[in-house]
Amino acid sequence: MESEKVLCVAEKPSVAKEIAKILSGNRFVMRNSRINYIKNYEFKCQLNSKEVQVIITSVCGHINALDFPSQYAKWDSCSPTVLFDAPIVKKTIDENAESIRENIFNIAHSVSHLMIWTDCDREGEKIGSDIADVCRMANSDIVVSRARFSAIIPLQIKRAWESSAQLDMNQAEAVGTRMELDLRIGCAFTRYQTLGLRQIFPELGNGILSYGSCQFPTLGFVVERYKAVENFIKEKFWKIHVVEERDDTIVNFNWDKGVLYNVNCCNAIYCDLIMDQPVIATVIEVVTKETRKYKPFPLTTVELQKAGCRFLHISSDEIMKIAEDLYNKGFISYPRTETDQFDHHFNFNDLIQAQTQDPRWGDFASSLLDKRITTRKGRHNDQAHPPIHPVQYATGLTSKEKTVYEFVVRRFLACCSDDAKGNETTVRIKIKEEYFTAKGLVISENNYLDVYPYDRWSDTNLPNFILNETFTPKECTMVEGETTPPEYLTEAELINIMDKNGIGTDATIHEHIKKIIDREYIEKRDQGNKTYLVPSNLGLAIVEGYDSIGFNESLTKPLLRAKMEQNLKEICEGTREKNAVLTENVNKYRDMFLITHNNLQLLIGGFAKYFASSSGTDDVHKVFNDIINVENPKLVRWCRDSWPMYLKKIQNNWIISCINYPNCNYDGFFFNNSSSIKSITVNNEVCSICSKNPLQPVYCLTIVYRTNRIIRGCFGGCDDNMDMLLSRSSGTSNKPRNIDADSHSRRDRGSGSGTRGRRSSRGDGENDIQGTSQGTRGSRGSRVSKRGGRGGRGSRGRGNRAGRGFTSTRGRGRSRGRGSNDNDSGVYDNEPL
DNA sequence: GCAAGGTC
Repeated sequence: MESEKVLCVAEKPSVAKEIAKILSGNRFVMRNSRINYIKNYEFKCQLNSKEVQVIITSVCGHINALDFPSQYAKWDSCSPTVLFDAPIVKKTIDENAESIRENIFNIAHSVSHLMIWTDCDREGEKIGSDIADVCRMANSDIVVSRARFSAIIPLQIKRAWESSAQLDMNQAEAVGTRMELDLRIGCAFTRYQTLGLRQIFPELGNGILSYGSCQFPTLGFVVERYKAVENFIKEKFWKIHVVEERDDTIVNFNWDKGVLYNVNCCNAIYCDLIMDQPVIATVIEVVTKETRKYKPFPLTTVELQKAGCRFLHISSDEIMKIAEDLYNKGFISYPRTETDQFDHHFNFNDLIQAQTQDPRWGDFASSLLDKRITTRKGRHNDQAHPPIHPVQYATGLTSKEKTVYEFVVRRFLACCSDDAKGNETTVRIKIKEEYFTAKGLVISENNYLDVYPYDRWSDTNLPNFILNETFTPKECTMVEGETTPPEYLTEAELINIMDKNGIGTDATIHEHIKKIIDREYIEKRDQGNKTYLVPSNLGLAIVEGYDSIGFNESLTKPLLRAKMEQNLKEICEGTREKNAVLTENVNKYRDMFLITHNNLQLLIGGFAKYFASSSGTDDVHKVFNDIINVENPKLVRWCRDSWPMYLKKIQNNWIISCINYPNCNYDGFFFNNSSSIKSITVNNEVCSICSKNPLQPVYCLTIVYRTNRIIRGCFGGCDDNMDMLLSRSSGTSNKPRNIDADSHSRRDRGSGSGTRGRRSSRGDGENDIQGTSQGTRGSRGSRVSKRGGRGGRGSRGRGNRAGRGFTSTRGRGRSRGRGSNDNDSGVYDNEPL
């Protein structure tokens, strides 16, 4: 009997390989897939005391992404407001992902068990659930389980193999929610501000003015610091400074009171001190204690990026590219990790041994061999990857690769070393009732500092002072000073702030910074030997413009994103449902969008400070009104030969499709702006506009917009009025095309399968369809039969449902809330989703 | 042409 087959799928090729090595004991057959970096590893292995055949492969991150259907692709195809409610389609990311998907799909046919080995985080759970979907499509009986591991080491992997559990669908749903919200909000605001502001301010050229829930707070941080510097008001202060010279060494004593901002107050104290000459200082305390400079924590991605900017003078974006190259060449471990603690079983010795051959740090590495290695333990563990460390000795590197590799090695060796140690002496003196302190440091053991030159710790000489001795200081002066402004933000600081505020992830922080540089929101400025980030005029205009609107929760501050993250966490914890979070957030951001539009003069005002406007106030409103009031129905396709049509509402969109071809998803009219539509009425009676063809069933459509504008048109009878209706949908000619029935049905078959599978589950509670039925059911039914349809049963079914589509939805709107099946509410199962 | 999140 053939043994059971298990398919294991990891999130990335490197993990698939490691797991294969561990579970097979390095005895596997490696087969290529169509993508050169995706391999399939095959071997036999015991699972629950039974021998099974194992195939381990991987995806390469996400395989699916969300997007709007193609009819929304053009930026002026609809109002940006529509994007808050528009349908969303799931698509494979690109051709590579398609091949990866095929690889899994093909294997899944012949296996009985799928084990998910994606990273054990939120994104991993989503990727895993997408993998499971692919496999279930190939093999509906496949048993799916989830391996959970906290490090890719034999103990963990073997335990995960023997005790796999279930996917956490809450986490997968949370990621799906994030994806949808980012898409809707990002695209809506980006289109709106780009299309509008570029028209008003020609200097902006053709660049994109993007909005993103991460990029805006990132810009906000840069602007905030910039303003703190620019608006800084210097303040004078005064202090008393005592200097002593002894054994050719100058000793500065700092006043315990620090500084005073009141000159009279400081002067009074000072006058009292120097009233009796000579000034006598008494040593009241001489303490020497051991101190240490702690060695660094194990290296995370964020720390690597910060160090790259600070010590290596390489941008975070570039340093990640270099780190990924080093990883792909097998020189360093996985560079995207949040973990700052090494596992108990981590094998330090072999890795240190590998570095002993280097002329720069080899001797230091040798000195660590055979020592008991202890490292500092940070508070982060992503349960997937160890801290970044060298995995083998590297040669043949480019100049920048060398720099980064050297940093990784030195950091690793520093972690394995001991803290630097020294003795710190504190001398405290008293003059009358005022106290002053001086400190000195003598380093006794450099330890990690010998291999880690990025940290500085130096001796400060302090000559001998004896307790209770008195002396007359060389100087005792009152010194005036003034406060100095903070410095502009450095990239390292920005990374730190983003990390602390939860903006982006370790793997994306550098992308957000690069994005706002590419968008010309911020720029780099060299000053001295440092590089700072400062906002451009465009960046300042955006932040000032949006901030002047005065939202309750600022678009340019991190709190908004943090709240969304909190909602996602609640989905993960099972305390909230995906749909509730989606609805709440979509409504919230839609409100913010509309507040922006209603306060346009404030947004424009922010820009007008920096850019010349080409438009007057009225023009500004017209430009933006034109952008969001795209009210006219949009023609997607019109299949004239497939009358009659039916009307349905999906999510927030009106669809008119042909009854004869229920799989005709896109052949019909698509009113993708229902947020501006108050009602749509279909009367299948003689059209009052044309009255041309009373013998044909004619469907008269009346669209009432929220602005009370009414458009009427008819179809099924008079092309003239249809043309009129359609030609208003855009500036171009939208003359309906004739499509013959045969080619039409072929296309239907092609498009049907790919667009099924998702049910609308969110009604909007409105009751917009006010259809009437006047003896049309029979005629529609007979038409369907005459046209062929799909036979008697099918035509009857469709006829009835079409009738409901037109006629029976009165009063049903509210029942189409979450959880209801669209088939029960007059909507076909051929959703365009 | 738009987001942010995976990864090569």
